[in-house]
Amino acid sequence: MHKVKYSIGQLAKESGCKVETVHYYEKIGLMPEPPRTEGGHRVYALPHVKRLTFIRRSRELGFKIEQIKDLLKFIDEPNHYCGEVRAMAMQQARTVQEKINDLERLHSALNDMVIQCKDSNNSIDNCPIVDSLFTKKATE
Amino acid sequence: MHKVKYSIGQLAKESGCKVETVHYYEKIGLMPEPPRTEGGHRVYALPHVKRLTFIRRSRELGFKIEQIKDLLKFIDEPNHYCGEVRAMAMQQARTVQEKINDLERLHSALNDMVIQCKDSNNSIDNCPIVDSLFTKKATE
DNA sequence: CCTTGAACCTATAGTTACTACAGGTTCTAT
DNA sequence: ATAGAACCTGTAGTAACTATAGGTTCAAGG
Repeated sequence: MHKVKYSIGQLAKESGCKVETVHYYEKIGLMPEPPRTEGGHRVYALPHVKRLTFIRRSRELGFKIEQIKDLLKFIDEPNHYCGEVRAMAMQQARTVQEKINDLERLHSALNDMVIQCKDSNNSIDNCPIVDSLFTKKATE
Repeated sequence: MHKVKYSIGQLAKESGCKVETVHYYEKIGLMPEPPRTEGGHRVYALPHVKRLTFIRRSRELGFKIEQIKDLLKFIDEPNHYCGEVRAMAMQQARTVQEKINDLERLHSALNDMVIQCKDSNNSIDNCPIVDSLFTKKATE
């Protein structure tokens, strides 16, 4: 199942990205410039597949490109320890938790609004949702 | 506390936006072109403050600009009923709930990784976080 | 060997919702 | 009258891609 050479299309498929995304990652220096065929087509190998998979998974976990660059630096350069990566993962977990909290506040605000607005045949002038959106948040 | 005329800076402050954002909203047709002074400075009134506050609050609730355009259409045009707005709020609540679910999955994935990685002095080659990021999600 | 069509190439523009200049004008307060 | 804050327009930049155009190369079938 593991090939030795991959076209860009195969690389993309294997790692779950689009071809354009690979081009983009190459342009911003996240993926290396691979060897080419005579005709100029990119030729990849297994390490490329792994690297791109790493990138895609990290993106799914909400890491920003710049953070991924840092993670890859740890991995590319020898003499690094797990602790640095662990710290980044913990920080990321905190960031995600904050986003969850924000969204939950938002979700209950929306639900409150919907509950307030029992009579859908109300004219728009009396709609409690519209009303509450015209109101400022904290200070007046 | 309620004035009759507002400069763009005052409008921005009252509604919690930046001046540049007001310019932007005018350019994309979310805010109307207001009257001007002799010298060309924009002059706003209370309805503008309310409208912009509505927009800012809706953005905070995660509505996209296009959705806000729809909401404002309901409000601007008479003969609309609360039901349309209510439906949009409910849909928005669902969307937000989905985002929360996604983030919670992500959060526990990150936490799992951190827990797996007990020994921070591990070399990077043995780091379980790095490992799991090199692994594909569902299918191999 | 030749052809055909899928896959590839580069470069550029578009997306979303702003933010940040630059370089000039107007307003306001002293 | 003048200083400087606030305003004006227009353009470019941000993040992380996606999409398009217009052309070239590759692989498979005849």
